[in-house]
Amino acid sequence: MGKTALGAPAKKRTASKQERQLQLIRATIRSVAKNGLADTTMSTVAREAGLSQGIINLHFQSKDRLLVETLRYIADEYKTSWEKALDGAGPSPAERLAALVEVDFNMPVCDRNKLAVWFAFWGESKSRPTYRKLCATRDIQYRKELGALCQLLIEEGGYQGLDAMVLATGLSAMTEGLWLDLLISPRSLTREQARNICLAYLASAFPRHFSVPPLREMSP
Amino acid sequence: MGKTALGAPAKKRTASKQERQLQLIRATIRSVAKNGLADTTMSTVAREAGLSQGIINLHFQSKDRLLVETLRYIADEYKTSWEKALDGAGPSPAERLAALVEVDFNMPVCDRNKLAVWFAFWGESKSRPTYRKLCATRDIQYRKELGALCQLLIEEGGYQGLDAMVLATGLSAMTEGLWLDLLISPRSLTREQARNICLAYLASAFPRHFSVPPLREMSP
Amino acid sequence: MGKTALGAPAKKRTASKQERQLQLIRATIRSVAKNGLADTTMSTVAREAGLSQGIINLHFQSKDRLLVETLRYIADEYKTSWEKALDGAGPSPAERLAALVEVDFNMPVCDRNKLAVWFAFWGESKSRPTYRKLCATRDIQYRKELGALCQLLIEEGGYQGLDAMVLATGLSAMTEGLWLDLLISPRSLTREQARNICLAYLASAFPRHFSVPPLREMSP
Amino acid sequence: MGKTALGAPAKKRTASKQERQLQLIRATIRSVAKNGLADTTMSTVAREAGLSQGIINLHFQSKDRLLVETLRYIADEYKTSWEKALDGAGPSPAERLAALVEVDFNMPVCDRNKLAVWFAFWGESKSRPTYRKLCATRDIQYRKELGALCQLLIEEGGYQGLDAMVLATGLSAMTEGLWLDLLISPRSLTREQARNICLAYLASAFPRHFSVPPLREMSP
DNA sequence: AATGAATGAGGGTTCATTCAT
DNA sequence: CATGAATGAACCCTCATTCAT
Repeated sequence: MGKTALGAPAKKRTASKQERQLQLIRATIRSVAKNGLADTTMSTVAREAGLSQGIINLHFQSKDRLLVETLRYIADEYKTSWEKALDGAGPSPAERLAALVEVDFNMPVCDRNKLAVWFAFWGESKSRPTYRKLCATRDIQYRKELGALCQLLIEEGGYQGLDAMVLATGLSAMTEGLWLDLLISPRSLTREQARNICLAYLASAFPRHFSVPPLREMSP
Repeated sequence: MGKTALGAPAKKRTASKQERQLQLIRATIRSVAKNGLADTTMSTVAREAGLSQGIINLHFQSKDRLLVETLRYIADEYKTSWEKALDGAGPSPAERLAALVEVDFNMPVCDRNKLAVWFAFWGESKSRPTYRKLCATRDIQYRKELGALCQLLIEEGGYQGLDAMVLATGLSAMTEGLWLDLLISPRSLTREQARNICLAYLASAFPRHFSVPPLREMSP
Repeated sequence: MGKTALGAPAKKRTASKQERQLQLIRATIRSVAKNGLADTTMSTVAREAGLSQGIINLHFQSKDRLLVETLRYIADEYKTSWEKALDGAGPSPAERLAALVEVDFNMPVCDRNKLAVWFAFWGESKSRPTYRKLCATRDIQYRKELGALCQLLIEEGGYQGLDAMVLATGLSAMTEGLWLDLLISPRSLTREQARNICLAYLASAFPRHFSVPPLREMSP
Repeated sequence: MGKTALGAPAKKRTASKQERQLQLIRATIRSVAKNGLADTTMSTVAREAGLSQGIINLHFQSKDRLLVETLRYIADEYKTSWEKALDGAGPSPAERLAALVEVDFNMPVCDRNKLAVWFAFWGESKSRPTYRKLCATRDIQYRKELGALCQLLIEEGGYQGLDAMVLATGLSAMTEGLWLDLLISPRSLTREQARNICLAYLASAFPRHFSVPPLREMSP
């Protein structure tokens, strides 16, 4: 239809409201990752999106709402990602646990830009109730799921002396801590290594269901 | 004039200067915890310190340097804390490991204000090489110590199939993740519980050296 | 298509255009009265008219022209009102003077929304020659008419020591001042009382032609 | 002392808070008179004062407060002016009334810049309760004083059929209307003529206490 | 050493205007 | 004709920094 297969779709001057908002949220993620939250201005976001100054207030009313919607976006994406992973995983608790770990260290979740955004919001969350609530909700929902699976596994495997919530909290915490390493020391840790560290944790807790992953050498 | 030539006054002046700087760094920590890094201004810090506007530029030249010095301060304090803990701990690797865990979940390290500061800087670290370097250095030094102790323990205890750096990285990551929980969901996790989660991890990895801590019920 | 070639449609279009403009001018009056000139935007006017953003530039090219046309509209309406009143009044100067006073304190002239618009433009008139000219013209035309009638009355009644233009200027000024009171202290003055104050003035100047109106109590 | 008699005092870099505020209020009056309220910005005021952008927020917190304080300033000045005039006037009601009229048409009250400011605020007063209240208060206090003097004069002079508040309201309204003429048609009316129009009004109401002033020709 | 008034660059936001639909 | 998404200049305001005191 007058369009070659190669041509990128001509940038439409008028996009649907949803598309524009998504475009701006993605630009925000890039800007926060590149410049930090402190140096993310309406200007940097608009420039990143290739649009004009006023556009953000047109679609989000205020900078604050843009940031909240951005946080909400990656939180939703996170939840959707692991829900979908569970849908595609086998029925056994071990398989399902492994699937969750897999999600945490693969795209689109474990994207360095998005990790930067998470830490940016965590960094402000103590003083911003809105951020804190959104962050806490994601954490709690995920850990609840982890906890339920650990509980099933403990019962199924007859593991003694293990507490499901302790394991779930520990695993979720370890994941977040590894994200931090991926963020600030990307050279010394790959996503695969990070995943294996989590799997090693599961192997030590559930030796009959998880085996120690093949460990490539880690930089000292 | 009116002052003897002896060293005392000069020394006092110097001391006073250092005290002032410390006073300002502490005020910065409180302000970042209370208002977030984004809303921490020269004004909020000066007010928190009970001093006047211009004082910070007088002592730190710029806002940026104040923030860097603040980060350096808590990083130094962190390192000093665990070094002192090691000095006071017994000689066995297990005791020494336990001492490090203890440090991470007690004052002055595990102060909610300071955790807020850590996350504030981590949040900006991707876009600020200076922050990133300071943060990474603390992390690496600590993990190296953890790794060495794990290695000793593995050798001493004849543990098979364990990788010291994997354990060290996992433990350090778990600690940081638990700090996040203490920061954004202080109601659902106490410092004691957090510490026990780490100890449970060590118990699962080194069952002959660590026992599962008495677990109080965790809120679901 | 489906339309004959006759002039009707064209004429209808033109009529529709004028109606639109009138609709927008009326919306402007309401918006200026409600929000003030400073807070009257293209948006508030369009919303008040129940139409879309771009409509005003379509019909008036610019905001400035809309405002000028609005001022012209109420100035024209004012002039038309008193001319019609004179047409309907008796032949004697006194009757005609009374008719003019009547117009000033009745609808559609003495509408609180329109008074607000007058004062809004007077407020900007010093710095806006266009406004000032339109305002001055209305004032001068009206005062000239008043002056002529006073002159006739002075001659007819043999009043000594009276100056027609002094009386006319005073009466017209008093009217404008009373409008201000109606605008900012509507509780303490009714339109009827305001009119009577003017009539009392005429009675004191022309005692043989005007009698003191029945004065209802005024709030102190 | 080291300063010649001609030299303007060197502009002090640091002025007392009160002086700076007064300087800014005066600059605001000039700007409103010159540019109108709509085109009076922080910039125009700062430039008019010969100071920098940020100075206004430093001293008044917001533009709105600057405007309110400006209105309050001219309202206070107005009140102070007529109170002082009464202090200096003779004891008879007629003398005192004349003194009030005199104030209204002389400096510093009847300054064209200040008239412009009054009309600017009157123009916004319908939609701004704060402005309206300040404006109404000035009006009411003044009219109350006028009313009391008229009442004394009516009693003293045995005038029949006159209502003090009607006269006072009329006189005050006439004054405000004449101010409008001075504002928008300064060529066709001098302050002296305006004053005489008011005196003529008083003469027609109180013929035994006021005489018709010598009327210079008025432009038609 | 310490203060705090003053500066001015740059932030978020509003809004008159344009233009593809 | 009419719409409303998009633009960008200009607004008010904040705040790191400077400097006379």
